[in-house]
Amino acid sequence: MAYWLMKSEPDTFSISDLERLGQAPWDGVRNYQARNFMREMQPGDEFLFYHSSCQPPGVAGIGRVVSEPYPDRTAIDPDSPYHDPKASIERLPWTAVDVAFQRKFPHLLTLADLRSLNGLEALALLQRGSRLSVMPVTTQQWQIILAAM
DNA sequence: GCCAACGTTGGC
DNA sequence: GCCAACGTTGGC
Repeated sequence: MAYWLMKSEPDTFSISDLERLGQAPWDGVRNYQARNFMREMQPGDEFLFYHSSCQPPGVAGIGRVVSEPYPDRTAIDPDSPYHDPKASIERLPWTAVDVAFQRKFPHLLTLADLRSLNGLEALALLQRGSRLSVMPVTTQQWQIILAAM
């Protein structure tokens, strides 16, 4: 089983939305590096649900991958905000997974909190200029983060 | 294949 | 709203 971190803007889709729905597709990823990580995901993997572009940004809880990676059909939906004009039924370049709610943290573990922890220096999230929205988290990093809650 | 221009991300 | 950093596009 692997660990991940996935970013979402809470105005668009938050940990509370996932809690309410129980399960939802994680789609709309339009970055090749992030997509390639999604293609490595397997059912049972867990991820840190990170709220971005909000005040303050931070990890809001934990979700679980519950499907194999599959083609993201929002790419061929002209009404979707994630529509990709270069995608077609024959050629679906993007990947989604289904995710389930696991738990919400009692309080947000903020980006500032994460920066203050030792042992997370290699986490892509904390790299200067990093914009990656899906990234792997090592077992060690995972344990450090959960221990800080 | 290079690289300038442009668009996006996301913290602040 | 600003802007640094990065990814993508497209002319050459």
